[in-house]
Amino acid sequence: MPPSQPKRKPEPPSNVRPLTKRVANGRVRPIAIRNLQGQVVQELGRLIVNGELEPGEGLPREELLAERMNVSRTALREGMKVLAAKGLIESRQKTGARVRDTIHWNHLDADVLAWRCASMPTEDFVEKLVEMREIIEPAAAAAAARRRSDEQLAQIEAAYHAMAAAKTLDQWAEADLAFHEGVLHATNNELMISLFSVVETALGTYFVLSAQTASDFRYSLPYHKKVLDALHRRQPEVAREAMNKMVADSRSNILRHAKKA
Amino acid sequence: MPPSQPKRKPEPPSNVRPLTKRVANGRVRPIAIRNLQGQVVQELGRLIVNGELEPGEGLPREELLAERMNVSRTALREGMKVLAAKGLIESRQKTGARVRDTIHWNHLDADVLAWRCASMPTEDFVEKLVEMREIIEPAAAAAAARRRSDEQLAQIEAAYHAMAAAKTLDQWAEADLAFHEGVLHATNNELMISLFSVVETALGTYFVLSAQTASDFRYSLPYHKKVLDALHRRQPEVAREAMNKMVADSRSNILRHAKKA
DNA sequence: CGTGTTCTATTTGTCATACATAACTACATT
DNA sequence: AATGTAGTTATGTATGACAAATAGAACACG
Repeated sequence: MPPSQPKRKPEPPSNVRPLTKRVANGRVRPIAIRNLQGQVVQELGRLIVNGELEPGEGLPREELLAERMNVSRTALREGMKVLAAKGLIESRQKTGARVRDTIHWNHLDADVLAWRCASMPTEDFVEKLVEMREIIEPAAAAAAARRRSDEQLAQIEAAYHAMAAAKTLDQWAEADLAFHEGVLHATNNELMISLFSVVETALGTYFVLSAQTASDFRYSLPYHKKVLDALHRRQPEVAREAMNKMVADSRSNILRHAKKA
Repeated sequence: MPPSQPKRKPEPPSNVRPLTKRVANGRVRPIAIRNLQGQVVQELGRLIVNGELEPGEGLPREELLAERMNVSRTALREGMKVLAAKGLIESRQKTGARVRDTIHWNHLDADVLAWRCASMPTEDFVEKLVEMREIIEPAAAAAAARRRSDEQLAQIEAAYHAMAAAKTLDQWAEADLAFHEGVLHATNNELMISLFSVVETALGTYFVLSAQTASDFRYSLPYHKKVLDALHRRQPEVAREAMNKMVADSRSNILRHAKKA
């Protein structure tokens, strides 16, 4: 377990509060840590997902762990409940808490995904993300073409225009994300919408990896146009194919970059 | 808020503990409630997901709510943290806890899915589940055909044989579930595997809905055989198509039954 | 010697209470 | 009117005590 530098007690009066407001490079993930308990979740979560605490490994007793992290047992336990809800740990009386096998993790959870990408994701994880996109997004585009409302289409169109008008990579990334979120929403299937965390992470990783070379970040605009048109005309198969090409192209790009790193 | 009948204090000495061990009809979901806190999660979770507590609605203050549910504030809070992790609620100081808009729910969470199906799911939700299966499973079958290990194939084959040998609907259901779980595992993509909760819920719903008439529950065995063969021969497109037909057939069946109810 | 049983130590689970902190309200001050 | 300031209220955190479960030791017994 990490010693984890002192935080609470040695805090003299009330200087700059450790509001750990991470802005994140291209990705969304403002999640400012307001709670102590949230801090516990983040710290332990990262440790576990990054493999610094291996599955099967038992955590120290709550009392000790709380002391080391400089929080009360209350705050620690509340944090551990959250981690348990994400499938990362499991705790029983007498035995203590253990890191669960990766099979049981909620890999689709936004936090878990974010933790995995906190330190440069492995090439093989990038590959898995891409595979998910290839499955999710064309299907979503097809469903959206069938069931989208006019308002939903308008939102997607707005995102498209924001992409077209983007001057910086950040602006582009934000609009791009909004486009893909819009498509998922337009499926009107909330199960599908919940997969946004995956798409978000995949896109975010893409931006991080390709940021180095891509001054021509706008190259995928025509792909988006084709999807938009298909959605407008309510042509499911056309939308599926257009999205398919977009993602396939994205795949070849990102894997090229991932290999370099 | 529900008055929720007294549970803790009026318990005389230590009679039969309320170990609420639900066996569930065809579905898996043993989740015996061992913790008081788990009870809180289940009770509130069901209330929220079933819409008895509408989004935006504020929950009573922790002190009151804890009293009404006959648990301490500690236990209540730990339960609420879990619900917050599932995206169902959100709580801030002074304001109190509120039910979040459905957009933010983790619809893919196993518990959330189970709660939605606790009381007979609506036809439109069944439709959404089926759509997810149609997207996930063929893609998974294709990926599995490419990357499955021999051991994984053996596991799927074992499930197939268990299906063939099944005498009761329960045995069949269990083996069927194992088959589909095996396919997801054989993709060797943990993001894919996490989607098992969806497949599980969809299949479970199918069994519940079709249990009434289906004395011929074995009719889908040939479909499974075709998938198995394709996996054996490592033929992605064949596997995809076979799985596709299986799910499509399942769709027509289940929606026929759903309409009846 | 092996096997089943009881006991005990340890750890999580729960409770109760007190106080800290944030956010909203209303009032006061300039 | 704008701004600051104090009070109110619910969540957030800390602490200490006890209940309950259970792994593992100690033990009795075949």
